[in-house]
Amino acid sequence: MHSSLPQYKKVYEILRKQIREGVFSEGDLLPSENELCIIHNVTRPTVRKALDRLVNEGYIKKQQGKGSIVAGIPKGVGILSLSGTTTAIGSENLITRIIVSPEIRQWDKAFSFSISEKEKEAGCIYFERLRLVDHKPVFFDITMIPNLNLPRFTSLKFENKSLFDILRTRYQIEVTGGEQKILATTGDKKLQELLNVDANHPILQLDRKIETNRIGLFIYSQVFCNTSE
Amino acid sequence: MHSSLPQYKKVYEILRKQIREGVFSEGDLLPSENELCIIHNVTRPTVRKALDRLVNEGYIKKQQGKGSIVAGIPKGVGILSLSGTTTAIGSENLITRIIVSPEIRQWDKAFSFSISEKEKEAGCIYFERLRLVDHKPVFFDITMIPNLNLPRFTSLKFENKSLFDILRTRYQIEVTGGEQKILATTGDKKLQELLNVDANHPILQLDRKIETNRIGLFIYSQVFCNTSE
DNA sequence: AAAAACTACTTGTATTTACAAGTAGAAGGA
DNA sequence: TCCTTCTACTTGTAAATACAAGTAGTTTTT
Repeated sequence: MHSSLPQYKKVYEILRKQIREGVFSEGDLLPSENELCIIHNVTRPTVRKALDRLVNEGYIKKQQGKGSIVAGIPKGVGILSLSGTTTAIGSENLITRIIVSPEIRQWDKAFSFSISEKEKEAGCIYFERLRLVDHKPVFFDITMIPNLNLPRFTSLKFENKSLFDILRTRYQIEVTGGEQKILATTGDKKLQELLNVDANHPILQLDRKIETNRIGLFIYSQVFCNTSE
Repeated sequence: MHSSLPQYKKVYEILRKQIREGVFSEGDLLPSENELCIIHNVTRPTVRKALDRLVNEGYIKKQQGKGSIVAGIPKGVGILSLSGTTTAIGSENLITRIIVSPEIRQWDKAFSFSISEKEKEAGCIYFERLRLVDHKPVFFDITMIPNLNLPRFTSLKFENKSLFDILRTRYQIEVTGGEQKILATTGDKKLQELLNVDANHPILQLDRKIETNRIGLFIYSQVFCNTSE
């Protein structure tokens, strides 16, 4: 018993980190499955399970007879990806400004979604962030998470980390699905000021209810986006 | 050798079809993995591989100790899902009208994406569709596919089927990733007439380059969407 | 020199076996 | 009655093994 984390997840986390940190870069061939077995001291099905996940998330492509080819850090699906926005653009030009720090609040609705009694009782971790690309405001998002067994969450700092990275590595919470509504609005005065746009400028609005591997735990997120780039 | 399709894919297709046709409906428990082994005459890892895929696509949820719970027909991610638009809304209120039937064309660009020499030489299968929800025009899409080893494609009918369903079942072509750009426009006169909107009404535009398991085969798609619902 | 065959790799599919861990209901004891 | 334990299920993880199929370079043959 090395730790409580299953071996295939450990291998996955290591490879993912290596790709993200540039140990392997786009176009490189990963070590073969048999080599990875030796490196991490596991069997091929275990390695393959880790690789399956990397394929699903877009980190690698596999080609029979050739090997596992690094595809880079997934970002193609853009801001609409369920994997989070910080990951999506690349951290060079992205600055995150916290408008409202994480705090516990009462709530009784989550944007256009209704919440359960249990979620209502637990209270809500609430925060607002503004994202600047090339020093221009582009995204504004409001996030609400029911305060269900997330110790010390409000004291975490995550200006430059993806919320979902923290949830995955610290709490083993992973996104399993969700629903989202997309619409075009003009926004209210506060929003127009934050995004620095005219009163009748169209703004993209995204309401998301994100499902996790913890049964009953949903993350509610509302994103406003100025798409004039 | 029953056919060339691997067993786990056969099991996947059967279960997927059963869920989509209502043999199992939302909230139902699927037969246990061991029962599915007996039913389909395969071993548990094979069944699990099929189930893994159904989980990934959102058809089922699994819960240790309990079983595989049917989640329904995935539609939550909405029109932005890479799985296609026909699948996304539910076929009751959706009507598809073919504006331009599939035909072979020359091309040298795919919206904002550049194409390779091989794609250029192969020519382009081109078609335009208008989607009506509750008899009101909501989506207009242009699709371009390089004519690479897709026999009899232009003679296929797919008014009410998802393009991606046809590609998967008939050509074993599956979506493995892609990139998309989203922006807000007002559209040209033709588009305004098709979607029945005013000249300055904001329209959502989506340019997509969709990657498949056939190396070098990309599907190019441009979707316009009137989001005032 | 060019084509064919071989070989040594790669990933893909499938089986078998074993045990761990979570769930739910039944059986038993306080 | 209520709580605990047991039991029979479920899915989760992991190994060992085998062969199929695709790729790429080398060798052999033509």
